[in-house]
Parts: sequence; C-alpha cells; structure tokens
Amino acid sequence: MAVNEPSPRPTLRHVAKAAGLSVTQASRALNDHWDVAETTKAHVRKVASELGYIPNLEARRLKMPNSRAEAIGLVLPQAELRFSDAFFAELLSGIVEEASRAGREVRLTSSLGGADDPEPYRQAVRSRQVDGFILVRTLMEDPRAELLAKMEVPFVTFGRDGDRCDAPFVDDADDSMAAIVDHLVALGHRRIACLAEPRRFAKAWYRLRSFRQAMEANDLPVDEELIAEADFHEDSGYRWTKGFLDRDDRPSAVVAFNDLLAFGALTAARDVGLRVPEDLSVTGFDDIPAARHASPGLTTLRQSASEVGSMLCRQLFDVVDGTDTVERHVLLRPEFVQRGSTGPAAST
Amino acid sequence: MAVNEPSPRPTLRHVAKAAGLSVTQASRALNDHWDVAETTKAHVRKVASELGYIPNLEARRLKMPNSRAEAIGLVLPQAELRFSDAFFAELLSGIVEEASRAGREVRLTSSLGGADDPEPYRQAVRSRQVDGFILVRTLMEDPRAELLAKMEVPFVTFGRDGDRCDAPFVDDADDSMAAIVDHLVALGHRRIACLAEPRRFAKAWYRLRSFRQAMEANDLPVDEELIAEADFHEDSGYRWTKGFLDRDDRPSAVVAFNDLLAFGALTAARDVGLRVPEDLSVTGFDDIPAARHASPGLTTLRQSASEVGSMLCRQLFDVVDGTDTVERHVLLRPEFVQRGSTGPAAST
DNA sequence: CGCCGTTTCCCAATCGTTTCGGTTTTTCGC
DNA sequence: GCGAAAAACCGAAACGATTGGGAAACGGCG
Repeated sequence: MAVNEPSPRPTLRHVAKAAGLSVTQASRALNDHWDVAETTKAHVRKVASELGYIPNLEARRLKMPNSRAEAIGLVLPQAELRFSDAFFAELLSGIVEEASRAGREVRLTSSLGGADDPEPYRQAVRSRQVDGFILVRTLMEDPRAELLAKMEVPFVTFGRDGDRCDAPFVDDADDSMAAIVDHLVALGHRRIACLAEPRRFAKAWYRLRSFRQAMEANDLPVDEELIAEADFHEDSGYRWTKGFLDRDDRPSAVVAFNDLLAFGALTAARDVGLRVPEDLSVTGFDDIPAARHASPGLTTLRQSASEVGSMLCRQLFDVVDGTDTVERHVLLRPEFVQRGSTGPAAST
Repeated sequence: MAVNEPSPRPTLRHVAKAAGLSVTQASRALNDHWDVAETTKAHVRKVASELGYIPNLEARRLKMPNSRAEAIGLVLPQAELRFSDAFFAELLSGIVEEASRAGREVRLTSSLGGADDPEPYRQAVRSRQVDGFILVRTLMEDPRAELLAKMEVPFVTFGRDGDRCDAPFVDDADDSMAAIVDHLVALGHRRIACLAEPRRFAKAWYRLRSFRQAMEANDLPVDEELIAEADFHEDSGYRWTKGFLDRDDRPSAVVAFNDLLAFGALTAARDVGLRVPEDLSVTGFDDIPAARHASPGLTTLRQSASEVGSMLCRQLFDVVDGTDTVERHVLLRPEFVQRGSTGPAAST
C-alpha cells in the first residue's frame, strides 16, 4: 500500500545547489551562455551529469513558446483505404530513418473519422506536438492541405494535390506511364486495360492522365470500358481483371497502378486459365520486393519508397527550419524494370 | 521584415476574464470540478470554445507531473534487419488504430545505433514523452527489456524474451509449427527443410523449438543441414532454398518461418526447374495478402497482424492505466490455411 | 585612491496551468 | 430574521526552466 516514492528527478535547482551556484548561472552554464566562466561551465556540466539531470521539457517549452517540438506528424489513412503494404512500410521506414537522423520523432495517429477528418491535425498542431506534417494518399484539392495551409502549419505531400499546391511535394514524373505503354505497344499490344486507383487520389489522377497521354502518343484509342476504378489491393485487381477477361474483346495487356493490383491480375489470369505473358501481359508500379518473386516476375516501374520517404522528410525540415537543402518540388522518374510478365501480343 | 505577430493563443486567463470569473473557477469549470455551479460550467465552456481556447499542454503537465503523455513509443529496427513488409505494415496499422481509439498517439523512432541501442528508450522515457513501449523483433534476453524493466517503464513485447519475462507479451502458441509439420508428414514428406529466422530473435527461437518438437512427435529426425539461419526477406529464402535444392539428398518440402521467405523458396524452385507442389512443397507463416496471390497459392499459418497490434496496445494500456481488460500473456494459435503450394511427396 | 570597464554572478519575473486554503454568497430550517 | 451549513467563488503559491536588469568582484590606469 506504500505509494511509490515519486522518483525525485533532479531539477536545475539541485544542480545549482550542488554546484554552489544560482539557478540562473546553472541554466546559463548548461546552455553555453557567454555570461559564465569556462571553468564554471565545466564544473556545472560535470555536476549535472553526475546527478543525472535531464532538463524538464515542459518547463522549457512553456518558457520558450517558439521552440520546436522536434517531431513531425503523419496520419495513417484507416477508415478509407488503409495503407498496409510493403510499399508503405518501406516509405515509413524511410521517413522515420531520416527523421531520426535529424534527431526528430514521428508521431503517428490514425484518421478514425475518415481520410479528410481535420481533427487529428488540429489537435496535434494546437498542442504544438509536431512541427509539421507529411500527407500521404493525397487527394485532389485535398481538404487537409487546405486546412494546414490555413493554419499556417508546415506540411509536404506525397503526390501533388492539384496545381495550386504551394507546399513541397514528391510525385512521379508527368510521363511516368509512358515507359510501360511504349513497351507494351512495341510488343504489339493494342487493347490495353488499366487498373487505376480511385481517381480522387492525386497520384492516381496524374497517372491516369499520363496513361491516356501515352496511349494517344501511340495513336491508340482508350477504351473507357477497360479503365477500372480499382482500389489499392490485390483483391480489387483480381476482380476487375476477371471482369476484363470475361469480355469477348478482352485486352491483351493489363497495366496496373501498383504492384498489388498487378498481383491480383496475375492470379485472375491464372484462375481463368490464361498464361502470362503468352495470353496476357501484366505490369505493375513501385517494384516492391515481392514483384521479383511473383510468378512470372513482374514487369514494373521501380520507385524507391524509402527514398521518397527520406525526401519528404527533408523537404519538411526545410520548411520547418527555413533552410533550403533540397528541391521543393521533386518529380521522380521511376525506373523501368522488365521481367517475365510482359511478352509479345498473341498474333490474332 | 515585420515580425509575425506571435499569434496570441488565448489562455485560461482570457477565458476567465471573458467569462467574468477568476482563473481558478475557469480551470475548475473546464475540468468539471464539483466546486462550480452547473450553469457556470456551461457558460465557461461556451466562452472557451468561442475563443478557440486550447489548454497549454506544457503548462498542464508541468503542474501535474504524474499525468500521462497519452502516447506510446515504438522503435523501428533499422540498422539490424529492417522491418518493411506487409506484415509489419499491418501490425503497425493495428497498433496505431487501437491507440487512436484510446486517444493516444504512437511515437516512432528508429534505432540508428543498432537494435539494442538503449538511447532512444532512455531519451523518450526521461523526457516523459511516452507512457510506455511496444517492443518488436524481441531478442532472447533482450537488453532493451532489461533496460526498460530497470527504469520501471511500462512495456510489452511481441514475442517472449525468454522465460523470465515479466512484461505482457503476444506470441505464437508453443506448438505453432505442429499443424504445418503434421500436414506435410501426412502428405508423405520425410525430409523437410526449415527456413528459420535468426535464432537470437525470440519468435524464431520458439518456432524452431516447435518445429523440432513437431518433427520428433512424428518420429522424424531433424537434419541440421536442412535448418537454415535465414533473415526475414525473400532474397534470403531464395538463396538458402537454392542451396537445399542443389544437394543430392534434397528435401521434398521447405517450411519457412514467414511468407516472404517462402516466396523466395518458390522463386528458387522455379529457377532450378522444379514444380511446386509436385517436386517441392513450400509453406509460409503469417498469411500476408500476397500469400494468396502467389503462384501457386501459399499454404501457410494465418496470424492477423492487426489483431496482434491491437492486442499489444491494449496490454500496454492495461499496464499504464493499471487496468486489467485483457490477458497479460497471449499465445495465439495461428490458423492453418491450405493452398496449392503443398502436395503429396513424390514417391521415390 | 577613485574611476571605469570587464567579467562573473544573482534576484526576480515570467510562461499557463492546477490546487490549497480561505472568503463570500446563497439557501433554508426554525 | 438568525445562524449555520452548503454552494460558489477567489488569491496566491506552486511546477521547472529562461532571461533582463542590475550588482558584486577584480584589475588597470591615471
């Protein structure tokens, strides 16, 4: 029943007393202020470390309201289409690693109230728990971006939210899909289906535009019936592909906006008895590790998730610190990776 | 050059003045203290929300040093074998979702100095930034666990760190591998290889023990040559399996400790021209979404990563809050999922 | 010796909140 | 109306750090 002695964390006062100084000088000594003798500084530092003194963050930040939180925020999409694949894991790794390198932490919350629920952002900002945000799964005209902009909170986005976006971002190059489409066309494919992610997501919107432009550049018509509005996961790719393959005029190739969708397409092809790539070519996007180990190996566009994460982090720190170490707008050109899932179109 | 007017965040004093009360009563009104009239409470609340008042966390926690940080910590393994697969993504999702539900956040850092670098923990604890920790990739006799225990910081682990572990944990059942081994033996397999994760990781250690026990229970010898000490990813599974298949006395089945290793095994089999499951059976562990879409579908043990995460979270909150809503030691029995990657052993 | 400039130190106020103890006001039975 | 209990309120002291404005201590110089 004895209450735990609330471990008496040493305060600055203890250090000062032990060093035979005033609190003022102790504080200044530890902060390397000019107004204190070198010998004294050394002494205070020694005493402080002997006592195991750690400054009280709350007190310090109470007194210095302009200090950084040394943390950035990231809200996981949950209610909506939850992020739970290898690409995201790698992205997050990159973010956290870069943040750690800069001595900062990443605060994670989840948007229980829907993707554009402003509440988590509001909370974190008002209580000054984070210095800024990284937005993922950016939407076109993203309300979160507007909110953060209005509150004058630093933020960066993975994917442009339309053209009026002032915040730094990382995104694919505008012609990201060209390499894939050109490759397929060169193999003789003319009816190419597309497993697109929901269009309200910025990255999907731009990729779809890029796909259309690439088709047009090859003088191919885009059959709207062959443009799926899938989500982000295997099952969706599976279902849509099944639908495509049931048609009389089935496509000879399926272009997916991420590798998981492509895996679904591979499974669908297998289940309806089509061989890849002889009967159907399939391509992905991202080149997650599993892409190499799919059967057949997946032709895809490589995008290093951890580099994206690290870049987003540095962009955000630039905003927060007012520095300028990296481009504000980064357009990545994904690397084309050819594997076994694409081949010549069957000559009909 | 005009310095930004440091946005005058309303304080309790402003609220009090606006409500025509003392700061004391304003504080008490907002905290629903008994010593204030209902009508007054309502009034103060209204005024506060009109002013957009948000209590200053630092000040509050300075005054109430025993208050919770309402956050938990998680240190990502980086230097060592980095966690970046679908299982981890899902695990993290589960953790964050459960935490959010409880109004808490997850603080992520990365262990730049090695898996057992105590520094991130020390930091976070001393500055009272988190109420406790979730340890992942637990090692046998994990130094982090010892450190946290010594500092009397609440924590839970994913995987038992030996038997003397007092902290709550989530882990597999002791006979987790039995279902897999029994299944293979029933199909006629006798030489069974094992793609184990590094033994210093607690989960791997227990799984390996379980594998051995299951073999013994079936009166099968364990060929140490067929026990790989792989890591966690596809490539490692690929290389080890290649090695196994090059042998004259190659195994007829490969049991992997996670799905990624199993994918590597599938690829290896394909590359050396063996058919799965006719020439080689392969099993995984976890049942990540990709397992279903592998070719052939992967026979595996399903373990819901998000449930594990959510469970870990609740265990931790039990410790932090002194409640008792969930078992302290949870042993999950993974569900056996049979797919196409296992079949009868070739009758030699 | 007095004056002044450095160097080194300290007092006290402050950040925004909670809370202990005391003070005023209201209520109400008689 | 009286007195006392109950209800509602308030002043001031913390919590632990930073910091502006002095104030000693010390030499050097004329």
